[in-house]
Amino acid sequence: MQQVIDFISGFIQVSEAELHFIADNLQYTSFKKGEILLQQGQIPNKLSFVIKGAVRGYYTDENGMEHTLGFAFENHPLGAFDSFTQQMPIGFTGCALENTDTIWISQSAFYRFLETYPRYEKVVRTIISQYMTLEGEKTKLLRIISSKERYRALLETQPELIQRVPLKYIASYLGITIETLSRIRAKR
Amino acid sequence: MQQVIDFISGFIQVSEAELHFIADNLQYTSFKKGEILLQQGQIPNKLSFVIKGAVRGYYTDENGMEHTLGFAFENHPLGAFDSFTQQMPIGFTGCALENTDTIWISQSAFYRFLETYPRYEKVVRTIISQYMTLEGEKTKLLRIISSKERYRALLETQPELIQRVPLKYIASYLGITIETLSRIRAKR
DNA sequence: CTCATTTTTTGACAATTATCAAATTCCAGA
DNA sequence: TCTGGAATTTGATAATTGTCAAAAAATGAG
Repeated sequence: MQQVIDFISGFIQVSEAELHFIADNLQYTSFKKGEILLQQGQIPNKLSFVIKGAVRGYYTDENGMEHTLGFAFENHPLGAFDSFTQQMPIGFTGCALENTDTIWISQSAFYRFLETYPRYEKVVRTIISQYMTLEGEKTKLLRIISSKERYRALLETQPELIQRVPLKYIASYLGITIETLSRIRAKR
Repeated sequence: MQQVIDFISGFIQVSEAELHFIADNLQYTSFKKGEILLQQGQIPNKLSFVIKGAVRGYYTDENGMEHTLGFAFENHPLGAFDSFTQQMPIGFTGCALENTDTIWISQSAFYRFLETYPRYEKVVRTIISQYMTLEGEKTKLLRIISSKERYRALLETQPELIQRVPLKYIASYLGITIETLSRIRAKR
């Protein structure tokens, strides 16, 4: 709860009434490692926030291959803003990499909140924009031709990933094979 | 002008008053092929809409290499929603591929409009979300390992690109060399 | 702590792709 | 219509990366 408030406070000064509303409408769910938090193809009905743990987002293509799209750690919302806003099927599955605790608000409560406190529209727009910027950074990363350079760029921008995420998912995230990643890492 | 209204009408029923406001605050700028519409690093002060022509978005990396990030054709807004909202430097340069006409609204007018007609907050959120979904599709495309498959996927999802955009930019967009693209195309 | 399972590494080889060079085709402006 | 520069293609070669197989290391459940 405090973590959610801290997150929002980074964008706007939260009033007592707003605090109350939020407190009254948050729910808590805990997931064990390996459990699914979000299923590709489902239409989202809540907005989640990771308070502890780590989640991997991936999508399964026509050939049944999994492609890792990203990760969410504590103090970050759990993606899918676009599907949430548009009420469209989520484009990825979220799976807990570790035991993970989340806090969430139902879609109806979320929109009630926005209607009651419209000044948060701008906050939401800003948050979505920030995640859009991140998404843009990802496509820039993927356009780096050499695998070695891609890995180096990831090390520079998100060193914490390598500590916390199994290498096979890092490889998948970078769009290379596990073996290639292993060899890149072996050379110093 | 009509094109902008049509675009917005896809999201919401536009009232007379709103129409008036929009008409009073739109400006027109025309660009010759090769001219820069948007410069990487600048902070955006307007929101543009392409009414005719085509624009290529690219960023220049530390080594001075250009990487094509996307294209905007007629009846589409000219990206950078994230930078616009956050007032941060734009992450790419927009260059006219053809003679291009744009219509735009200044940032101040845009925010005045949103304050006057707050029901458009939801529209803006939806539009941003849609472009976020597109950005997500791009990263999915780029994670396809084989160049051949990447090209095939592009052909399927955006065949119009190949008709209208010089191949060297398509190659850059797909993250492969011009020669490789040429050879992929040569084989049927 | 032990054992089974998963993850990561390593090796050999094949396929893909980048690089460099040159030829050819295309296109815009004179 | 002609022409020079840009875009695309083609060729030869080297480097990178994927694939398959197996070994080694790490992890977790009991």
